[in-house]
Amino acid sequence: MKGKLSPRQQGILAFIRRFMDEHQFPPTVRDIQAGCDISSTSVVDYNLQVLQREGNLRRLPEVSRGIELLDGGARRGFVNVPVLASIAAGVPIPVPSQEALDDPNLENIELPTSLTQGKENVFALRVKGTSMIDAFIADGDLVLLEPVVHPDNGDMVAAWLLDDEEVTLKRFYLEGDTVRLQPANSAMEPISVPAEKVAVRGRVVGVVRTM
Amino acid sequence: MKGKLSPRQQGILAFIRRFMDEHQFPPTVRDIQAGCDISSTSVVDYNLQVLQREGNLRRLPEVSRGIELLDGGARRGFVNVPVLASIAAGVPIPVPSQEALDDPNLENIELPTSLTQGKENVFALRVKGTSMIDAFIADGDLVLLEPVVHPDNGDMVAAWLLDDEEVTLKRFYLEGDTVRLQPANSAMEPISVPAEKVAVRGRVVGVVRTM
DNA sequence: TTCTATCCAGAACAGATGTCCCAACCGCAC
DNA sequence: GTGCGGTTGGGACATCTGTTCTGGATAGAA
Repeated sequence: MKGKLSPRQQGILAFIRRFMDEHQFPPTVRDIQAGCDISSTSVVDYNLQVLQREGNLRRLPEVSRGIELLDGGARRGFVNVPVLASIAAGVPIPVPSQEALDDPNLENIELPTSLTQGKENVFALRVKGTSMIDAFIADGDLVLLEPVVHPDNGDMVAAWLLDDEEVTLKRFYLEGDTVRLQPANSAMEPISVPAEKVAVRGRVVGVVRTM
Repeated sequence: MKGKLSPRQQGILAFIRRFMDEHQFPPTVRDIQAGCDISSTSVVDYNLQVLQREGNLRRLPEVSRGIELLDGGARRGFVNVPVLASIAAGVPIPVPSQEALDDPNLENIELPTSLTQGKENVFALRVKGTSMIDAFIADGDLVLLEPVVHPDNGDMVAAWLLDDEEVTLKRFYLEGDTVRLQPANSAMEPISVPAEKVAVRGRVVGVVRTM
């Protein structure tokens, strides 16, 4: 699906984006023709077919302006955040893979970049249960994570404890060969684990709760 | 510019919104005709002219699907949420007024309607201090509130305690002449206050935290 | 060379689509 | 009643627009 695009195809795609940014609707075939200096509508039609085959857009037949961009549909200033799964004690966090991201059943939520601080590839997990209460995270909350395997000290991370088969959200401190996981709630005791027994899956960049 | 709209005009506006939520482009005159059970395209045309005159949308002449919605420049599926002020113990919550909303210095954050559940006039307050810890709300969190003065029992509300000159986020229960404010954290004791000593300013619809 | 796949050019067709015209209807003031 | 502004119905027209057809150009493989 990721065949490379000809310059003309890239130009068409760029023009569609520009056009939709300016208007609230996609261009017609002839808009594209004029905007990209193409001599015939059939050329536009042909390249749109290619772009559709390559998965860059979707066309609705017989419908004027029936073009829908598929590159995440991401408008400027927004990112599409996939809600990969739920986390609960005893269930490992899945690694975001391309197949998983293409799953059409995947819940998706569009968030302004202000909430993700411009981070790339942010994904979300829905919290089940009350095991994260010590981090002010309640049942049903959505945790936004940035994929990070080697966090810095002091980062709030989602960590998979291999021995306990448990996932927790804690502050991460690497001290020699052991990892200290410090709850956000100072009333609770930190956990110290050998470094090889901890698999960090992501750094927490935000929490969203709706009621 | 705020003449009242006929039911048909409201229906057309709602249909356009629904259509643009579903597709990435506006409907044609005939789409509207079918979607709103209108017998003639001329009626659609007429009402679109009215909607344009009233400032609800803009039409591009001679352009198919040349309809642009003008509701506040907000893209479909998103709302502009003003961050009115910070809340902390001892500081009253301001009432969102028109002048306040027009303040150019106002911080604004664009959120998807999925986070506000389509509620209107949602505003946000930034939490200072740790007085809301019992509701899993930490220092620096953004609380999304829907303006409500008379909440239902069980709602999580922002309440201004007149005697204590204090603001808290608690679950609201009206029991006769007194109001019971139940912390979200069951380990903490509820507060009971005479109803006239409590001023509810809003119902909590969401919490957002960035780190 | 020949064949094939890709891409382009020009033109035309059929259906989609915005617009306009005219008549009719309705509520309301006079 | 009459008149009038707002609204609706029905239809037609000109244009817009997606699609298709024919032909050709180019490049690489057989």
